[in-house]
Amino acid sequence: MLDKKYNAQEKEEKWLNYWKENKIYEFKPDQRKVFSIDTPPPTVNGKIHIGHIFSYSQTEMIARYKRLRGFNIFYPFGFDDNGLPSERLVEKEQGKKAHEIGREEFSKLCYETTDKYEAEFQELFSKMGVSTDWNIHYKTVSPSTIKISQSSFLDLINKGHCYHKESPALWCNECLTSIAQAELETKTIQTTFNYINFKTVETSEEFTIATTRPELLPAIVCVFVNPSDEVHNHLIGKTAHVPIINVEVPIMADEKVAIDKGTGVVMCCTFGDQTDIEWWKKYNLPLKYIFTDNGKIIDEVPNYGGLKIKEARKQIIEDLTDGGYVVKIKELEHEVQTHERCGKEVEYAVMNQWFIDTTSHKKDFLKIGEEIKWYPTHMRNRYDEWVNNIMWDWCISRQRYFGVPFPVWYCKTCGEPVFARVMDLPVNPLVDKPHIDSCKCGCTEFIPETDVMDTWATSSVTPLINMRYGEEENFESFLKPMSLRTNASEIIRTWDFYTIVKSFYHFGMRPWDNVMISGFAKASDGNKISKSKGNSKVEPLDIINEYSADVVRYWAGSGRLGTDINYSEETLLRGRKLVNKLWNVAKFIEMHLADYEEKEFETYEYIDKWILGKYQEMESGFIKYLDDYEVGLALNTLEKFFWNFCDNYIEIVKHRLYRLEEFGEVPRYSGQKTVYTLLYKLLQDFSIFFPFITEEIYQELYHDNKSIHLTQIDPLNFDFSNEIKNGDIMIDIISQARGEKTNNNVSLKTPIKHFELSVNEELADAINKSIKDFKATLTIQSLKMSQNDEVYKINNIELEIENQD
RNA sequence: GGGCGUUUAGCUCAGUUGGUUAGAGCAUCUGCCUUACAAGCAGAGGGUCUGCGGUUCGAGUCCGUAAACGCCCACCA
Repeated sequence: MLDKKYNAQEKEEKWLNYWKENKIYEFKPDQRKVFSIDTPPPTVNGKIHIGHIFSYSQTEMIARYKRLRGFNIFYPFGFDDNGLPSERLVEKEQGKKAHEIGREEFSKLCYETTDKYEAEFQELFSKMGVSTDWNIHYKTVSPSTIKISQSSFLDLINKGHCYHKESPALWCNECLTSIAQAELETKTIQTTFNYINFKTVETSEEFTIATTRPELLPAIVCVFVNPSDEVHNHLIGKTAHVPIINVEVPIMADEKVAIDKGTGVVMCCTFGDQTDIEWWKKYNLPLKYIFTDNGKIIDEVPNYGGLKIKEARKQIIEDLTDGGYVVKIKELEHEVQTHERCGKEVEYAVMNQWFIDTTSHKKDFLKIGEEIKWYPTHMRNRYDEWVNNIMWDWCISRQRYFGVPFPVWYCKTCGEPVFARVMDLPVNPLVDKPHIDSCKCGCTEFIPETDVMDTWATSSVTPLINMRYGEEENFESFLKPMSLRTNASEIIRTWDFYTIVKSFYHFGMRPWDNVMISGFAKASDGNKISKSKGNSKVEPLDIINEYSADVVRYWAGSGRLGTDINYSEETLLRGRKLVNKLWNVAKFIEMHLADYEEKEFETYEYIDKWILGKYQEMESGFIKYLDDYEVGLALNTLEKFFWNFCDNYIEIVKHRLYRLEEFGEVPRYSGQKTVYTLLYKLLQDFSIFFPFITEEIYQELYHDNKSIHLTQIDPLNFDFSNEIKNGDIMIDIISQARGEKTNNNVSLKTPIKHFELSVNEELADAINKSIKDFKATLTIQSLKMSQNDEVYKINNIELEIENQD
């Protein structure tokens, strides 16, 4: 017997244990077709917020749907614990910087900390009913994933897609590491536009350059004007004298100079921005690099050496002003590139870095983007746009401690890199020795690479991790490609793109068939949830405890795919209402199935045919939505049907179920069979969203399998279109009659003494076929029906109202 | 500045391929303890579908355009 009230806390725990003990979600290769899901390994950086719950739930629902459709679900969970986010977490917890702690000790702390948070993450995701097989979960710094990341690296080296080069790279002097273009975040800041007077050496003609970064004056290598700038183009070919610094640089022409920006004359420094780098490369300009790694001016620069960038800026403006070189200083609000992990402005540094070529195969990457089906389709535009606009190769080396080491040493004499052999992986060059004793040049000493790989360099190999790339026992046969990748739109340019890059280079093919992109969960104020804004006041655990995981999933599963949703108490309440209703209707149905036996049956009552037909109609839409990964729309459709089922069908059939003598055995059995069949199907459908309560009801009422989650959806195949049409009209009539009672302020059980109705022939037939149901539902004592051409018209309703004296 | 999306009831959102009177939930108001459910049931009020223009017999839906908001990117001289 189902309990009078459903206790979510207790039942959810019970079924979690049951699923675990009975290995309900275990993955084992068998004869079934595999549906594989490449789901984002969450960054283990402290806290999960409701945004995670949102997007992971939607993926999870797809896993459940596909399982119900008979697929063998390969759905491993991962944790992205390597790299800068983890390091920053540890630094924050320790209150110390990594270099103060020391490499070895720091790595140890990183492992311990990520382990701790991983356990918390796992518990929370479990609580949400994530149907993953935890036995095949992975983390991005374990020995086996390090091995795969390293062997991926070596494969790209062999194929010539990965190279080592001294080159300008984006540099964060807060995190003391190079970063990738994708890690940039734009921020608006207040600064000043400084107009500084220069002179030509040849004619001592004055001209003005406007700059936001006067501290780069010592790094100046050239001055540019636009050749079609009539005011300034006579300067081209002359030499500029740089104030204060007292150096002379050439004045050159380039079309990229915007005539209307600043004064139309630009100084080119190495490096202030990307254009500087382009010019530096294009015109083979000299390199004057004036910053240290941690954001100071190098000591070699007179007067300013040792100063921090901003101090130097202040100082140099003062000096320029004193020398009379400053024409004006204008307040300016402009946008700068910052490092997304720490928010600090980035600089450019010239050093040896490892790069993966992302710029010379754009066409191939676009072609793969075309081969993959994107859901919703417009998300592909974001991918295309990113690929088309990539300007840099992907810098994958990071001057950090915690991550996948490069399997590389360098010859001490000639600098030639020595790569580890695949058979020796995983290697840590700081500890392990290269497999050769001496370099070609004869030198026997090797210097280990100390850099580690960018975190995306590792997470971009999740399909490889999943397929156990390079292992003897692997899943390559059914994971090339994987069925589905899911993630939120913000990481299309990183995770999706990099995975495609790697898959193309390794296998020359797409990594997955389908990509499902979710939107964002936003705070209830409609803004993006972010720690810096502090607007994620809602803790996932709190709302699970308050509303149950099923109800939180309801919230997460609502809305259209790819569309942002707000955290909404209202939606949770609505979900709670729905779950509660499901429980109550199950109790009602259970009550009337005590004497039910499953047997062949054809002669359904009219109104039973109506609801079966309505279900079938809904079911085909439901399946279509889920096949398009539209979880929320599927839920919407299902919910709508369900309320109709409860409020209309159950209200009709209840009389037949209660009153055997009056209605007879066969009509009653028809009702029993209908509710038995439909509740089963409704439970299956709802199990995608509410895995817990549906299991509880299923186990109590049906129990023909170990779990509802191992059953299969078997779509109905009736032809009840006539019943659907006329049944709907009957519901309409019933609704109007109910309204009549309500408007007279009487209860719905108040009898209707006389009911006069004119209907067309078709509807008359329908009502006659369900006359007992119809009369019982409205408590009609006498019904008079006349034929008419219009569909129907209610001529008279006479209620039996007692005098209230 | 570019790309993509969003804009529908007071609030949160649905609305398949254009097709009668645009739908839910919450909130408001009015009834009803009805042999599953008062965390319920039955009703009512509430909308120039962001503005403008167009295609069409017919537009919330298609096209163009403007605005607001969101995400991503570019813009550091």
